[in-house]
Amino acid sequence: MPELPEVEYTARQLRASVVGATIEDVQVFWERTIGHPDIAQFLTQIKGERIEGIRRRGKFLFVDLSEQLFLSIHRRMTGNFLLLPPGWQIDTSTRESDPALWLVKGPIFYHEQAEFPVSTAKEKVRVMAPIAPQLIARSATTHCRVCFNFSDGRRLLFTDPRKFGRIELWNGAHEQEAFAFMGAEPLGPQFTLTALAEMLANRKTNIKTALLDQKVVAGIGNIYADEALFNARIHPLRPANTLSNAETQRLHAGIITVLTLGIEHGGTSFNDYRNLWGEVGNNFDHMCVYQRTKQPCLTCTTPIERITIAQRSTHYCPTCQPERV
DNA sequence: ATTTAGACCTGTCAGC
DNA sequence: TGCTGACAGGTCTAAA
Repeated sequence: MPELPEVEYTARQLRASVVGATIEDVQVFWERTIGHPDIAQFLTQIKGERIEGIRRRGKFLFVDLSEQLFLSIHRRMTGNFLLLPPGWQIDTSTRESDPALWLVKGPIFYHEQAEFPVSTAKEKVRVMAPIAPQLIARSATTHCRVCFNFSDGRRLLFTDPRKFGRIELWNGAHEQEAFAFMGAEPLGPQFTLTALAEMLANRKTNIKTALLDQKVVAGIGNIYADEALFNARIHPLRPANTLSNAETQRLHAGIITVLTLGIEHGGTSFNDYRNLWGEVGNNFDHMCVYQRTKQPCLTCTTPIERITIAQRSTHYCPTCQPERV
């Protein structure tokens, strides 16, 4: 789910809240979320580690730990972090009474001082928090795959309904080789007009597919690719190596614009994305084409069209983004 | 050498 | 109400 703006927003929140915290222990409720090393080593090595810093690279989130260890996290489609204040307990009775439910839905968290535990017919229990109660809903508490328990009583939950997200623990020597392949950071100094032009020059695939390739530019996903192409007035099926200088220039500026605005608006939540406090981002209200099929273009009122490119839904305005050069 | 289904997963919503 | 199919912020791998 999250693309660069959502990962960046989360990174900033984590930087402001968990740097300096000590990880007392970690609970893993879906083992495949841990990509490296194996569970036993992961649990042993991370115990007692102190969080030294938070970084982002593309859609990856890095958590620097003591002893030259670091966590590499990719949230894929539905991964989120949620920081719980002290006092939250895990309902272990759920696990004992119904292991299948435990594995599918994840553990349930509750707070002893909660004023209004809410039960529903479908779910066993929905527990609302005394703090930000409306924000801590089912998806946040019942799809927990990994729980980091800090020594100060706070818990950092990694929630992920679709279980695609991955958390890996490596030592410092691994980082350079593992991420050397990644493209330029679109909001960093290496992302120059020349750099973008060079990356596109030898790509004969369409520009939408090229933008989704993390080796071209790191951090762009389906939402911001569509929005950047609309911003640059370029048809998504245009071969990447046929863009004119003017078009490349517009695309370069468009990428920076839509990503920057995405961060300023707190990320795009059309479904699952939540920030560290469980709040939605506002950027969905600023979409020009993404998920606006058949709605009028904000520039020219032509209905937005939806096509499939590289098995991803693609949205564009046929008038503002003409197919011919 | 590229392009493209399929896999990994669960949830929601429209339509019948 | 219940079933089915389409679709959802991603990326890897195997087959065409």
